Amino acid sequence: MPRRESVTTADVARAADVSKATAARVLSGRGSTSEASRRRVREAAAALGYVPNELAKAMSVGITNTIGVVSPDIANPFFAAVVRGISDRIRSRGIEIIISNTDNDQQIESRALRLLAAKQVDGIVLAPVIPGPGLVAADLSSRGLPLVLLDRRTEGLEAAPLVSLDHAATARLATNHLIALGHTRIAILTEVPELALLQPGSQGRIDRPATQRLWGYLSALAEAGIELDPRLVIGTAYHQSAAEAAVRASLSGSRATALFATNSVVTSGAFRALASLGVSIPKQLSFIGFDDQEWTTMVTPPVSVVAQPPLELGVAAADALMRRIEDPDAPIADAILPGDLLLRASTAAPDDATTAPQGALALQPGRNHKEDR
Amino acid sequence: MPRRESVTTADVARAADVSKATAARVLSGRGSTSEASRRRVREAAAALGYVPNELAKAMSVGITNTIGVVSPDIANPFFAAVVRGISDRIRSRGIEIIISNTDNDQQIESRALRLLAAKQVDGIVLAPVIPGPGLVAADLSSRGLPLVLLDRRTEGLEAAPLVSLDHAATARLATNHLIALGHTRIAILTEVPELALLQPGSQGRIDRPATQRLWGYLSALAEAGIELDPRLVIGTAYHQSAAEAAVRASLSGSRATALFATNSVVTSGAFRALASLGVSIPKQLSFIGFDDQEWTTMVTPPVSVVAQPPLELGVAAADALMRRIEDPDAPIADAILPGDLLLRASTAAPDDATTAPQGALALQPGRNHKEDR
DNA sequence: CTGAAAGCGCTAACAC
DNA sequence: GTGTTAGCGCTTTCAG
Repeated sequence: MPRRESVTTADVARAADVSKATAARVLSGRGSTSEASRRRVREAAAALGYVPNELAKAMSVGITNTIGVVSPDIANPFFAAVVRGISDRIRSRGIEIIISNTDNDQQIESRALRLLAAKQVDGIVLAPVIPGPGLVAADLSSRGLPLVLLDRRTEGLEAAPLVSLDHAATARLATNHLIALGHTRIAILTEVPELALLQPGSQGRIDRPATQRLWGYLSALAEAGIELDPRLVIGTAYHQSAAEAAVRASLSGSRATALFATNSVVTSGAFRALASLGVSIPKQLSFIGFDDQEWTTMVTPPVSVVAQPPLELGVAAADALMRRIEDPDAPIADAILPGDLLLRASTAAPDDATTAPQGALALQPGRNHKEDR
Repeated sequence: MPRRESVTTADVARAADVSKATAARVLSGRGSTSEASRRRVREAAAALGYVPNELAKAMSVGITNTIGVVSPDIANPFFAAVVRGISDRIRSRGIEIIISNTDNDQQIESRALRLLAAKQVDGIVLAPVIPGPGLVAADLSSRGLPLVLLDRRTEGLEAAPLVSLDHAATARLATNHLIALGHTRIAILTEVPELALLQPGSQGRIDRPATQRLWGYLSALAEAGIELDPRLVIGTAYHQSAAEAAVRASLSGSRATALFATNSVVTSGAFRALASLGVSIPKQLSFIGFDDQEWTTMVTPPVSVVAQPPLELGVAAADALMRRIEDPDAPIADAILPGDLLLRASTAAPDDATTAPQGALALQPGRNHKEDR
């Protein structure tokens, strides 16, 4: 029995002296009712403080007006903004969002998905844990649970549409910008473990965003006829401190004139490294990052970035999911959004003519790059 | 009728050749069952791919294992982190969160609360829209919906516990830090519209966080025997650009040696203003901000701040709500958490002896504070 | 230990 | 236009 006594359609019906059915009809707006009973039911409902029970409604109708959003971490600004975009898009329909964090843990993701399914959500937006495959997701999807993939694809979920940034094109955007400025020695900071992944879609596998971004960089270089120098590819784990260390360790020997950091976390780490190394940006080195984080506009110089529009991704994800819910048999259509190039002050033409001989970066480790303090 | 055909306890019961009741008993773990039927039911369930319907369970039990979190904006890092804290705390209990954004709009808040109530959430964590009172919230609360207030109190909701930062004490922390460094001319950037609110709790009203923070500042000055100079109280709207403009307009005439920005948004605006004015921090001016935003550690110099621990607030909110749900008659107990003082490099002793005569800030508007770019 | 049956609050035929 | 009735899937007495 319910813990809180609540007023039901039956109560309202009794008070309005009509049948449960009539009360339900005026309360739900469906079916036709007389002006008279409409008024009396409304009054009774107001007087009693009737609150409809959406659970009961969902039980009989089979629609909960609730969707699930499963992401690694809602506190991550990117996912928070995506959720915001989804939320904005579906608010008008009276749909609500249940969120779950997975911490990139396959187990937690599976549990979360099952729980959402048990709660009978109408659909799920899933940013899957990276080393897929998501068996539970595939299972639910194959049973008819509308599913939309966010940011990345996972093996076994080919039946779900993907809503994502065009990772490769966005990386190409950044790289081309540097190339257009005249850079040829462009370093990239990437979390792709091996450079062996140079062939896109190699081994029939689905590329992760990081791989796609690396590929975008490589293809931009190739198009420009710039030969790849493996020393310019700096690998790092997905951590600020790791990225910082990687940049400190690898940059000075690379003779790079520009650096492209390929996700928000390593962008922060790289900037920290450059600051502590005393690198003058963009004089000694042009720097372009990923994601429009607030700090990139607060520092000196403001950092140029390529950015994904998270709100728009959220909107697109909501639209894709709604389409899937309303017409499960429609062909699945991915939504791959272009990234933006936000030019600020951290990128400029290489300085080879003036200061550094041959455009190489000569670092003086340990020097602090600002005089104050 | 449900849109997706699903396997129910009845299906499992039939397959296991037991009654619905027995199947339900083993599936839910409640009641006693024989080892034999337990095994058969489990096998049948696994074979059929049984997924329990939490909706139906909720219908009969009256508990949805879902709570609502209503905040102005989930994309705001503070609220995102709070939600994360709540989520982490309740995950082990199998409880999920429905989020709603209000954009600080009373109407939207009301609708969201009603919808959550209709969805029969077990409780709600609410960061109420500032210019209360929340009539709907009060109504729901009085009807027995467990409610916890987050970050700020609202009139009419005295029956709900508050989980919040100790705004006054935290502002005092920041102010005392500056005082201890030797500052006496400490400017404050506040969104409190009128200085008439100097009396805490004046007119019996409930103070907003901004007011409490201002009060903390004032009381710290008073304790230290420093007389308040009204010109040091800089009012601003809750917007970066407004704060930036306010600082640019008011700071030079104030002869301040330190500036305390009392929320995250105006902290960003103030820093921008100081940077564009060419103020040397902390040489000409000590600066302390609010909230541990990432950019405060990326800029030069890193900015000292007082910060609220959002994850801990989330955990406290979750605990408070759970307590309320489990024992609605227990006395309501607020959880007021202390803030942290994070000392970085933007605060130092005033420089009056050396550079500026009488410790006054002499600005050179228009000059850029860094030489590069 | 197990089965039958009632009920949670609402919707949706189906009659009248 | 309105009332009656049968569910939605699960829990929970109440008998046996």
